[in-house]
Amino acid sequence: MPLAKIPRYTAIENELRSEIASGQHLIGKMLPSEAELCRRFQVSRFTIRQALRGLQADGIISRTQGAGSRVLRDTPASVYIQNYRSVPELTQFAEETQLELIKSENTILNSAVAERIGGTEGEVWFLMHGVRQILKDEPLAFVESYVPQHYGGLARELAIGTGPIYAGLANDIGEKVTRAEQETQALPAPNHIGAVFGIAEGSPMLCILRRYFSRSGLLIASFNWHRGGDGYIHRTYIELQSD
Amino acid sequence: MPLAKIPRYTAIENELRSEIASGQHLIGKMLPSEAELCRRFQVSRFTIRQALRGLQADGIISRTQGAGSRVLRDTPASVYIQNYRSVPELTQFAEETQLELIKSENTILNSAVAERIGGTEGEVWFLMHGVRQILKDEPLAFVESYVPQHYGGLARELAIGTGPIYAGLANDIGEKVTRAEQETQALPAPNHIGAVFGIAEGSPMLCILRRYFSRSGLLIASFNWHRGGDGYIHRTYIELQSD
DNA sequence: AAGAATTATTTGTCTGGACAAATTTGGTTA
DNA sequence: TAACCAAATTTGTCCAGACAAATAATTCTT
Repeated sequence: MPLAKIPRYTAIENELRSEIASGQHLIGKMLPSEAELCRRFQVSRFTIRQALRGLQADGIISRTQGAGSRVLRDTPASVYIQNYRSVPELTQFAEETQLELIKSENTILNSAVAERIGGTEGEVWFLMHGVRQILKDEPLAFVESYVPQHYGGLARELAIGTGPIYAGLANDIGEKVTRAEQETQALPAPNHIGAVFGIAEGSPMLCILRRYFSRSGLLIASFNWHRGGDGYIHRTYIELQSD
Repeated sequence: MPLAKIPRYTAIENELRSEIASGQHLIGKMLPSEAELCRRFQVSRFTIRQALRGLQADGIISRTQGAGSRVLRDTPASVYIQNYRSVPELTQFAEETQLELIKSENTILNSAVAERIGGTEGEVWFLMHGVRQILKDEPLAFVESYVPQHYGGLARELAIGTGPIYAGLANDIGEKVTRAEQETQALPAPNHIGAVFGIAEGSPMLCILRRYFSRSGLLIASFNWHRGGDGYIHRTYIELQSD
């Protein structure tokens, strides 16, 4: 008693998955063209395209008109999905907060910061210190933002204005934010930051580093320092897709 | 100077989106059939199917062979997507770590804990203390897990065994984990936990509370205590979908 | 040797068609 | 009136074909 018949395109999709997972088609390399795959599997172009569509939907390949299909990864991209509806939801800053710029300067990266933000030790970057507030004198976050030096003037203007800096930077170069990275750790309050929050140097603080990227690369990296304890809790909700 | 020409199927997809968002096709009701849409828009069935495929990918409709297309929601399901490949990636515990159970007991919830885990002050819950380790005597996390009392015995068995507790609990009631919630904060090290890590009481620690739910409700809530500073950094990567 | 133009290749958009599989609807029978 | 069966309807699978748009490769010109 054979199993239910699966569609031809699913069988082909599975075979290509297998070949990719086993290293027959390396990450970064091109798959055979649609025409070649039609010849290999003796099926119509529609069937091949349906199989490739499945791989594309899983983030395993990208397809470019005129170029072909490139392997992006060797396993499906996700099992669990976390949904964000907006940038403020992502950063957990309500739109009613505002950033007050305290100081900005060019700075030479030390090795610790360079490693965290993706620059190189000794490079000159533009550094902005500010306080994000809900109400006047009610600090939500102390923010240290690093941008590549050539974005310095623009970033400073954006910091003074309204709207997120990274969106303004991306917009200026005609691109969109495509990727965000977030690193969370507990740190002792540095004296200059503890003073802003009225807490003792060395008290536990939550420090969240966020890096925003567009196609061209890093736009901005910001260290966000928050109160410890119940003074700031970073919340995340994850709906799990059925696989 | 007109904008770039958009594909016919995209225009139709957008028009159907509009109609759904404006209430012309109500949630739960059926869309017109493919054949009707072909007649209405004077395009081939391929073009209609491509448009419906886009709505389906956004979770706006479902399509059933023999029945038709049903409206599931009136707006796209998400703008930003964060992907996790596996449970260990979600929790950032490699599968090679193991949980060593130290102590388990029934406990009466105080108001602070009750509020955090979703119980009621005065309720009896089952509490397990353990250390998650990479290598023997190399603690990654100190874990305090609360489960509803009726799961107590099973949870204890699962804690001793391999595999995540919440998955075992869900499996036992014939359900799957459908939702996870995570709350991250910086806290001073309690004495009994600082001792496990060899750090002073009051030192900054990262505390991540995770709650796992199935359709029946809360399965388990665990406080995970990690080293502060560079001793533990919680990393999150977010690919932003184009909207 | 470098840059521009042309050609070849590849995927994207779209048509028309056919048969299969699943669901819904309508008619008949007990 | 309920159950069963057949017919109609709808989406799923798959074919062949054509032209457009984008990219890569090759050729030509300076």
